[in-house]
Amino acid sequence: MDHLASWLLSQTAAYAHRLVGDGFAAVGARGYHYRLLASLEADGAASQAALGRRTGIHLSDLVGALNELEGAGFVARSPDPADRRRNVITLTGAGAARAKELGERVAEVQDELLEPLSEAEREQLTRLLRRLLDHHRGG
Amino acid sequence: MDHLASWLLSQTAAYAHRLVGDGFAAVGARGYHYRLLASLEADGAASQAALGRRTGIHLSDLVGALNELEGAGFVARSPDPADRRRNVITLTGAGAARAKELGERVAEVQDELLEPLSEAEREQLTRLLRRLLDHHRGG
DNA sequence: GACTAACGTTAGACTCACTAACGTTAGGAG
DNA sequence: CTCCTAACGTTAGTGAGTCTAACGTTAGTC
Repeated sequence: MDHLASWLLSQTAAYAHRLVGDGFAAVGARGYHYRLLASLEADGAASQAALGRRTGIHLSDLVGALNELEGAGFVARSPDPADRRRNVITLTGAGAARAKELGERVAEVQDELLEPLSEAEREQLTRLLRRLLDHHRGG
Repeated sequence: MDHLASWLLSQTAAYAHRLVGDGFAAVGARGYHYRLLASLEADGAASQAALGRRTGIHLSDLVGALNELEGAGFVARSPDPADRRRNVITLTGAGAARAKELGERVAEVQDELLEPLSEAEREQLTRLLRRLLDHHRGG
């Protein structure tokens, strides 16, 4: 089965996933926290529903993750005056610092993961993966 | 965060994982079953400990997965006369058929996943992933 | 004003992965 | 032979990530 690309992909991803997960656990975070903070930092405040669409996190899981982030003071939940169904999620100062911290950790892990590849090969890999992702997201 | 390769990797893998998982669920299987049957078919019978090393599945999880496979008649568990600590896990005829069935399903999913890539690009991707995996397994 | 859709929330299920502990068996050191 | 260590299989429990189903509230539409 070693010739199957999906096997390789899942094995490699499993390894990366473990590395990242360990890195997050060491600072008391998890994947959802990083995804949410990074999305807020990159694309700004949003309602929970919009955040879910941006990050691919289920709305039902967002509730708990945001509770944790809110409890730690990394995000603020405030009702949207323009639409009372919505909560607006905002990144706090501490949240921005946390996002930076977690981002650096991810970058470290990535350096370790991609260590055997040259710069050109890393770009090649990134390009191929992006093609796959764009195709299955847009089409 | 979209520029991080590990992000792309995990997103792509998550998509592939979902596709494969759905395919397996449709026939009442799951990832562990496929991994075990495929390993038995490719490299022959083995003790549970050896199977765990070959597939990367935890010994504690192997027990349950093998119970299911044994209950379905896909593998046989017999004590090793040469070492009474060991169980020898053997693939049955039905198990070989099941392995083939699941393998075909994985191949279908892979075709769908890699659809936007040319043959040369698929090989490129496979080669890069294999490099990563070999590096982190061997070193 | 009734219907439909979106939003946030809660509860529950499942897969995959890991840790801890335990009894049994093999094999080597003394 | 005995003691010690290591490997093996098993059970129980934890946690992350993903998903479904249901419910009450609010917006917007016919």
